[in-house]
Amino acid sequence: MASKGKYSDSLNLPSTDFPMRGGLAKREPEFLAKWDERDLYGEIQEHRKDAPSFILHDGPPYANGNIHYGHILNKLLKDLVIKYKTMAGFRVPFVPGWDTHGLPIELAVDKELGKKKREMSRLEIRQACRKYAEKFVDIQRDEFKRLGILGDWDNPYLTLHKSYEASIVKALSAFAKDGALYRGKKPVYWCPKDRTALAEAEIEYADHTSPSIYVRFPMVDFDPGVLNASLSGKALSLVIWTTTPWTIPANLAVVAYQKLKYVAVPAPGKDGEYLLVAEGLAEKFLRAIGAESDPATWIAIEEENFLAIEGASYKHPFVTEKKTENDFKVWFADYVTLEQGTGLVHTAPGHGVDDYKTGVAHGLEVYAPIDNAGRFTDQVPQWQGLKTPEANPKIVELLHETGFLLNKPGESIGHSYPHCWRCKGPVLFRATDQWFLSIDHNDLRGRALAAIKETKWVPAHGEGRIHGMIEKRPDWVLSRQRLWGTPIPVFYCTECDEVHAESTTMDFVAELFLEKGGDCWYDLPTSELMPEGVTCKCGSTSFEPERAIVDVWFESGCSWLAVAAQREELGDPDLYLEGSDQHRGWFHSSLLVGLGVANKAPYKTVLTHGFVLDENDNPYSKSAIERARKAGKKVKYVPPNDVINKSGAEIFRLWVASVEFRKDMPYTDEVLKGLTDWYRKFRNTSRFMLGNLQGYSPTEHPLETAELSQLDKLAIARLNDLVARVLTSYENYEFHTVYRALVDYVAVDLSALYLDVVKGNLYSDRTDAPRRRATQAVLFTITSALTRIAAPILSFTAEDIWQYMPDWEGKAASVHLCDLPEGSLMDKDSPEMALWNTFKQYRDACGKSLEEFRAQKHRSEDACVTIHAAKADREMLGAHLDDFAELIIVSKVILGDRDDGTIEVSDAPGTRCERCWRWYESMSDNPDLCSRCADAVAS
RNA sequence: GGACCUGUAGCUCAGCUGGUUAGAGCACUCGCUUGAUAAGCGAGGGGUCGAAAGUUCAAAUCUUUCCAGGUCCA
Repeated sequence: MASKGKYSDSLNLPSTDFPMRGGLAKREPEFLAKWDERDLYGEIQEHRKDAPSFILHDGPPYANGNIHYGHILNKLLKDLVIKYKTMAGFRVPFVPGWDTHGLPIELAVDKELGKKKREMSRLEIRQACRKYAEKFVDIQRDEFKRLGILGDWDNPYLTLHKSYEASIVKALSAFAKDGALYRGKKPVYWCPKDRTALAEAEIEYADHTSPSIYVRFPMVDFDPGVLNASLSGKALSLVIWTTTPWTIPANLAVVAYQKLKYVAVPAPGKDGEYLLVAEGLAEKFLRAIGAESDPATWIAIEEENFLAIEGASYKHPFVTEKKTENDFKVWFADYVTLEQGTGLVHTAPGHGVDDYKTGVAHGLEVYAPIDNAGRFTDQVPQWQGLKTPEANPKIVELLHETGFLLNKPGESIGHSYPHCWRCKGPVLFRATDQWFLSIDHNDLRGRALAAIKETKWVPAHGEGRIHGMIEKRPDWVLSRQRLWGTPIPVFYCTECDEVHAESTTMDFVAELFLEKGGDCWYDLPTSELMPEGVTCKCGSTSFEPERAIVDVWFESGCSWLAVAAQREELGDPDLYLEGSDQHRGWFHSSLLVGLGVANKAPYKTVLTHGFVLDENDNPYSKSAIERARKAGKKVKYVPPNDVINKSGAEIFRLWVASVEFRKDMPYTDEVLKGLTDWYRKFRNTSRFMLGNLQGYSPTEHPLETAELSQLDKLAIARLNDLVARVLTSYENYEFHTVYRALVDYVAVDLSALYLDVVKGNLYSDRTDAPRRRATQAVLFTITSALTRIAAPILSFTAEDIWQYMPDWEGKAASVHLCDLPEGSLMDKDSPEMALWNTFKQYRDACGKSLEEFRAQKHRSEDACVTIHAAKADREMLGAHLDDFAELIIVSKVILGDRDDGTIEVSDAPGTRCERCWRWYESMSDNPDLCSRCADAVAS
């Protein structure tokens, strides 16, 4: 320990119990416990009960697993908004929600149950799913609360709640009433392993190897001479290419595009036969089948002649029976491209979207002879029971043996192929009976596009993104052939199979669900699921309930409705705030439900954030990490709880506030290190201010009556400027700008400048000297304002500081009950600003000279600085020489007689005061002490 | 493969509608202090603004192409 100064004990050195170290891992739970005990959230709501409301509607995370960084980012951003808006004077209730139905939970429960599941009833399985979901709701709730997020955690919304299920049914009822709900057979993504239809959002693309086959379809009852005279009397075959041989049995058409150029190339090894392909793909095709390419032998087909091929027939390689008169003919469609294949597209209306459209256009059957498990049905007897991958080689072999295959059997191609998001297996495209929501009925699409325009999207390009998706999306496949979800409330007549999907019946079901929950669908006799007296037009009164459940995206899209049904005042949300992937997901589904039920978007503003990336720009999520591991990359994943248990949750709050969330957000050890460093700086600077507020009372010595020095006034002006800038940034959801402003302010304005300058007098002045009290008033004002504007971000630390601030009449019990301070930007043309700029300029100029001075083992107090100030500055500086001396912490400043801007540093004249270490030309009666210090020691 | 977004010092960010040698804080190095001390102050080094081409008297800022990463889609 260095030797103590002779008068050290007589100084007003900073003193506070506010700990230097946060000890956050240990102390945060203590704050949480206190908040919980006093019901801080409830108290805040009560405090703001008459204030204008601001509704941030929570998007429900899926109740599965522990929370990860994406959840943390999202919920903390919400908490920042909520805390800011609350302190800005709004009533901001927050009802968190969870998505609790759906396949991931059902599959996880399947796994847990194992064989036991076979002996269980539907109801029992659903109860197991519910238990599973509730378990994770509890886990995630605790994890979210641990982050310091204030909300109505005791009353969240869950999609499995009875009232929520009732809301879903009501939404369906609204669509049914509108006429947008229909049952149809359409190709949908189908997972043969999970035996369910999949939404587009449930599809992942991954590399996959598929067979690659070129197949010739000989034309029949068609004279190729009409295409080109030199083809007259020749045999002509269409050539198609596909990677799904198993769809060949379902082939019903071949599609060409009349605007492409086609050629007939001689069939290799078959005299007199020509093969029809697009000219632009001919060479590639010939190479693919191992044939010579000699364009000289090709016969070009004129566009106008080509038109004659529409409706011409071909012979299917092995199917002889026609289902309709139009089977096995050539049609035109504009989706044919020259990207790959042959320019002639094999078309199976039951196995592709484009194919389906063509089928509808020409009255073809939506034929898909594949069952739920992906096996051929008895409609294809020769391969019945075979799964599609098993059937593929057999079909290829048959085509080869019968001379229809043009390339070698066994050839394959690697490409990107849709896979199931849950089981990761490849999916099929398969037509099944499903419930659909029509996107164009009553112009739902157009109304949605208009609502998108009405909504504010932040960042702005989000608008284009969701617009594009709505503009192009097909009808919504609402049904899922699973158990864990909300039943689709429709019935079938057991006699004539007629569908009963009236909104009146649905409303009855909604009431039923409200009382008993969706479980009753699997429990009650059908007669009790319907209003009395429903009779089918065939006269029957016997019905079967639909067994499919609703797509979970539709469920979560109803969240605003479900919450409003419970708490009416939350029915008109201002803001949705989620990851940018939700343009396709929740923003999208909520919008459509909103239009269907209330004919408007459920939100006014939609704010989106990017994704968390690690140091290699890989997504920092558990699933991405798993994927990277499988790909053989070295990655580490530190679970959030490990970080919290070691360093506390405040570091996450700081992280979320510090990075630009509209972009992707970097999360690395280095970032964390930087945040920790700044956290210490903030904490320590606050601690220093608290220490210097010892003995200060804001009521006894308010700022308003204090004798402020020039520097004090500047400090207040700078504070007001900071507050004004920070409030604007908060209002624009630019939290990283808030963070940056705070960092700069604390590091520069406070620590390096004002506090460093002012501490000498704080220590040395008499405890109750007016100058010292004035500075304390400034420090108090700064601490109070800084703590409040930091509170939305540093919720724990701000509360910590708040508790250590001096007491006063009316001090709020928690910083989170406070209002934000008011700010005002510094007027760039004001005299204060001019002085500030001049001071800064000359302070910088003195820095170098003072450093040299100090390098000779001196303190800057030992210096006298002579400034040969420029003419323009002489008057202003001259009037504030003492203030400037304080600013650069020297004992004396002299205005030199030159005006060349140079600085001279010399030893300060006079005697050094042993107590305050400054130099004076006259001392008090005590030769050790200056008069100020003598006074202070005496009192 | 397509659409959209992003790419400025080691890190996080400023750089508006193009205009002097590209900024800040942190980190780093060096020095001071030991009366904010597991703290504080000062000084310094550090960027061909992802790459290339173009428009212009002038480009980090406009255009095009390319590269890398992300999101969504096929």
